[in-house]
Amino acid sequence: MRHQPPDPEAEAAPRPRRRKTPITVEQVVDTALGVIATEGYEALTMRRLAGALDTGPASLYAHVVNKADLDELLIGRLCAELVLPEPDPAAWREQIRGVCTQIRDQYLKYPGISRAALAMAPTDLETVRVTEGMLAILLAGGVAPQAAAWAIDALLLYVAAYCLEVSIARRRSAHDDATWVLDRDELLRRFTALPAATFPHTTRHAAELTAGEGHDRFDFTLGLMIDGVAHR
Amino acid sequence: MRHQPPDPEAEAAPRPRRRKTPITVEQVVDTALGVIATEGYEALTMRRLAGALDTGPASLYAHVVNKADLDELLIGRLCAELVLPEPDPAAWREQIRGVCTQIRDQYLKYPGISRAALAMAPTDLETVRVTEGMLAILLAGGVAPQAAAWAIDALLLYVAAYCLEVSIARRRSAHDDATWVLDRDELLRRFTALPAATFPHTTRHAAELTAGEGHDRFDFTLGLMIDGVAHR
DNA sequence: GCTTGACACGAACAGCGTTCGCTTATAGAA
DNA sequence: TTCTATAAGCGAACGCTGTTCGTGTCAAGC
Repeated sequence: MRHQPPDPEAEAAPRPRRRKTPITVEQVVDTALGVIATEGYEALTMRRLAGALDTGPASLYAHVVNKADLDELLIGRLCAELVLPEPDPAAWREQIRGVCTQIRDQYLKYPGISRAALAMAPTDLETVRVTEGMLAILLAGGVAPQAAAWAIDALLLYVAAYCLEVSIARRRSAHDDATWVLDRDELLRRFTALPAATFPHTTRHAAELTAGEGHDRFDFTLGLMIDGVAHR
Repeated sequence: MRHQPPDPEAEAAPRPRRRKTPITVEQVVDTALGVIATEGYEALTMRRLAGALDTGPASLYAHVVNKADLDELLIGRLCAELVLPEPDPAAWREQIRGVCTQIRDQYLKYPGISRAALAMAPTDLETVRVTEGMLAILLAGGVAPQAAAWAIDALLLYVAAYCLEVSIARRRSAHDDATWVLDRDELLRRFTALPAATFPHTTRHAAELTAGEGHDRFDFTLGLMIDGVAHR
């Protein structure tokens, strides 16, 4: 069947066949980040993104080879926003902690995007800029090159995983999923309700297992790793 | 349109309408793990799993409420396989390391399944069994309850993220994706080829950044965290 | 004025998780 | 032994996903 004639009288022009200002990659990335910021990474589909740009999904593939490629561009943009301090040997711990906190806040600003970061190649230019900055801080602090390199890898991996977990938890609590353990109180209740005979430590230390306001757990783990690499 | 008559003469019976032995949840979980082990977690679709059980996708929903539910069952099964040692105060470091290594090997045996672990609630019964076992080891080792609780969280998160990264890397190198950085040599080449002016540390320590046979990076990070919690 | 080339995009494809409602084998009643 | 109620199995469909093909349309060069 042939597609129906345009019938210009009856309908308002559905859309100019050629838009005034062509779509750019920057526009695509910006719009994608906007969608993620308001609706989360899972809502970022090619159709949703195309709709936000007032076009069809096929148009995106002129600027982006893949969705994986789009993911790389998004992470690259995020990394570009990070400010890497000039290394100060006396304050290397606070500096490396600051960079990790920046990454954490960027990830959490765009919920779920850390999933893309975990699946990405470490070869992107903006990514190596971050690695370079962190490496400079650790080396200035007197950390051995090998330990510094591996510690950066571990830190980046942990931050991404932490943010993914937090994002998932927030999304589920926002969705008001009744079967999901929403708050700490509910989790605490479940732990204390366990049979004390088979789970003695879990029931006794349920408070500690569920403790942690805000990013206490994050700060603790960063301290663990940074102290560990300092004593090496 | 009515569905066509069975026509029992011309065709072999397409499938017994009621199978001799009903499908059980254990069967579903076992088959799913088999699919993951041979084809990876991404290949585990409801249709693929149903096909492996010689049925249609709808039949699975009699035994599993969701794909998320299936994921929980899979992780539960994995956790059930772990052997948790009797706590020995003198060897708590080796013991906690051993548990993490077990988890790592289980995850890597079923490539990509750690993705399901990252998205899961920590309320599953088998999961709390693991937490209980790890908590017992750390408390026996003299670690403070709060530090122990948070350290377990950090360790589990890191192990899952590490395995996810490794699984993705292996899958891409197996797919022979040409655009993917396959081996360390190629990565090393890219790092050294960077402009030394803007990336001085990365180019100089490219060897360290790309170093690590097998699970060296994993062992390093575990040492970081365990030493950190010991000195606390 | 005409041609050329690049970009935009509607429509379609294969595959995904999930649901509806029909079919059918068996257990228990008569 | 025959009949019926029940529950499990499952074919077909829905709405969604990423991706591709061929067509449509405008802007610039001659």
